[in-house]
Amino acid sequence: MRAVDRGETLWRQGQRLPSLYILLDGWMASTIRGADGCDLTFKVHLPGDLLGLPSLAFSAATESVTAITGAQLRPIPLHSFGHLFEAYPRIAAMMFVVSQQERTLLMDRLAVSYTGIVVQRVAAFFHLLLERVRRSFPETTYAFSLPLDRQHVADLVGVKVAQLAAALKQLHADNVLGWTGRTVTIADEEALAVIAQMPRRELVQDAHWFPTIEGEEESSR
Amino acid sequence: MRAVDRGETLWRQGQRLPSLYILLDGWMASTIRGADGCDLTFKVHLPGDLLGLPSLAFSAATESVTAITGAQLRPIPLHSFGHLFEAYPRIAAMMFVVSQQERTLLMDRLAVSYTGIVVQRVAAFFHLLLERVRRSFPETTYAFSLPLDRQHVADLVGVKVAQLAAALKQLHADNVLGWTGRTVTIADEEALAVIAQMPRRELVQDAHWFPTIEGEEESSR
DNA sequence: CGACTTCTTGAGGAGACTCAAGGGTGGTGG
DNA sequence: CCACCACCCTTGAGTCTCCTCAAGAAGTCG
Repeated sequence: MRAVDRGETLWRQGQRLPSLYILLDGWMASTIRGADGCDLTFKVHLPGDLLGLPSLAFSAATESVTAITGAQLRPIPLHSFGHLFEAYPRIAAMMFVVSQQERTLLMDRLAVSYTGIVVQRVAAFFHLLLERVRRSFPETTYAFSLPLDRQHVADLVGVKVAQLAAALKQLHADNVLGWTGRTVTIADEEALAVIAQMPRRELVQDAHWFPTIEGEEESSR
Repeated sequence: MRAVDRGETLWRQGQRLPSLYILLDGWMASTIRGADGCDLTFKVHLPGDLLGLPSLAFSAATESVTAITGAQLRPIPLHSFGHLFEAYPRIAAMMFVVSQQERTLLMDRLAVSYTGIVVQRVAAFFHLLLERVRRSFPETTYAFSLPLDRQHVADLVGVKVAQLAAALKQLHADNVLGWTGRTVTIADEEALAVIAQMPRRELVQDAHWFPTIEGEEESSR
């Protein structure tokens, strides 16, 4: 169990990653160093997220992770992650599937960034964010507190702050969503989904090809 | 073992994916339906690639896969993929790591698409492509045959064909690379890397936390 | 050799970026 | 409690890049 303060960096791009972390509470952000040398916010992490997976494939961390709010984390040593593949193949397969979801999400983001108008991209961001916030904070209905500033969101969407302001203004004028101070209010969720034009994808949580529970018990014996 | 002709579609976005495939020979391309309804080429697959992983996480395929050239594939039934997690945890862990590489690659592509100029993005594309072509065709040195047309590459880079032509013209004028007909010639690999500004990342193929061979033998017994 | 596809190139216009100034908002100290 | 200050957000004008469209050139196939 490890606590980090607002603004604190958990690890920095290029460092050797000591372990994985599960984010238990708070908001964190991954940033990567862009070609121009500036850090750009790339992904926000919500409670329940597993941090550090992309860096597994490299000898140095691919991203920096900093706390947007105060946060609590539980470290997952790499060897116990490795043990998981041995002892719990079913869980390993589920994690594999989740990482494919993440990959598909990135593909969709890339596709939107190629074809999309700014308003659509902003709408897509809030559409996906709302989904994730609801998963991490199930009591969320139509409004939630967003601890990010405009620069963060502009980076995440891939536009400049000025464009973001214009897009937010339009979305507010069309009564789709509002974002004042730290509070995001979804006024018309249907309209948001329509503007976002995200492909509807039905997740598979438990596939027929997963190793059986029996196999799991057998190999962990 | 399955053979597909040039232009043939192996599976289409939205279908239920019958199995995974290993591409043994030929070039294939993944396309996803953009927000405007047009398909956009998203990734090229070279011999040795495993096709269909992203669709594992969803009940319908997330992408269409078509043959750019004639191609040969070996189907991998899903149940044997599941069996792999049970019987060969070490291999499963390696596949997990490879999928994290793929994810990181997408993150880099996204970052470039946010910050990059057209010439840089084109250079980055050819830089990464050269790396992959060399892995699939080890005899490749400074030139290779590229069966894609400009529209494919423009989609992959995320620009319009006109911009691509301009960028290629500049790269040719600066003696960095040439692409006439179906032949790509790398004139100055150093310069290409400099223009591309891709972060140098050192891959990990065999991490200390992987399940041991012993464990693998034990659980497959 | 001719018809077709694919690629290149140019001009015009829309959208995005830069920069700078004005207005809120929150926090701090008197 | 109020005033001040600092930071963040918004907004606008000017510039530039990128996109759209269309026509000409080059290459490909029958």
